[in-house]
Amino acid sequence: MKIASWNVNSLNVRLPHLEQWLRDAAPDVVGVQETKLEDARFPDAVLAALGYRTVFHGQKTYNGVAILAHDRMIADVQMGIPDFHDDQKRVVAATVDDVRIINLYVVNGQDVGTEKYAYKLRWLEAVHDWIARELQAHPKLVVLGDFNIAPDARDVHDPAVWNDDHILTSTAERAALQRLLALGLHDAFRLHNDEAGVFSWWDYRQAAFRRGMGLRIDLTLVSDALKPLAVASGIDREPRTWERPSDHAPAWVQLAR
DNA sequence: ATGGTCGACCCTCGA
Repeated sequence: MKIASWNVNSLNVRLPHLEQWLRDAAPDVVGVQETKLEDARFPDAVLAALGYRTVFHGQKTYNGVAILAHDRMIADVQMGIPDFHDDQKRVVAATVDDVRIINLYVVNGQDVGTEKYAYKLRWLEAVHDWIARELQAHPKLVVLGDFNIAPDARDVHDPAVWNDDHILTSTAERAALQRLLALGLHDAFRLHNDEAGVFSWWDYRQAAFRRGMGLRIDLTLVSDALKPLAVASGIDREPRTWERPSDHAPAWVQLAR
């Protein structure tokens, strides 16, 4: 079972890329972020033609998330974080076969010290408390998404810039990610790969992709129960080379079954 | 050089 996460930065623009990548990579489950589409405009029929069932939780202009599952039923769908009021559509969870999938579009946070940064930390705290409960109910859990946090210095192109005081790498953000992992989750990429400089996001500005100036902020986390089944993982850079690309590349984990 | 490029939308904001 191949499970992936991709921030498409507008599904309206990127639907052809998603279709192409689904054909190329043949993932079984995909969590998509930044669809930027109201639910009425979600292209579920196009994805159904490729064999994918979908659930989606979207809004106009900003945010928006979805889960795609190839040839599999999607059950027990949860939109948003329970008991956490949020007008921003950033979370969808569902059960596919016997695996619970939580798809997150984590708050960006703009800059350390801003109101958006405070919202990011509050939001991560609510996610933490919810996932603690989800793990009790669903030991076979995958948490994936655009985390907008680079876990450590290997995950940034320039650690002097992306330091303890910088957005996406600040001490409090990384601590929030570590608290999530401490619940019994594992960064699947790091189960199979310890090298530095493998990234999932490159800014559109400064020709960052061509110059290798990226960050690894798109993660797939597997629970203790699934860790022994995680046989491979990676980041597929190729869609970032296509014409008019998303600024993110898909990250994936393969579960043996 | 406090920018750069996108996407959505209406002119500027969010990333």
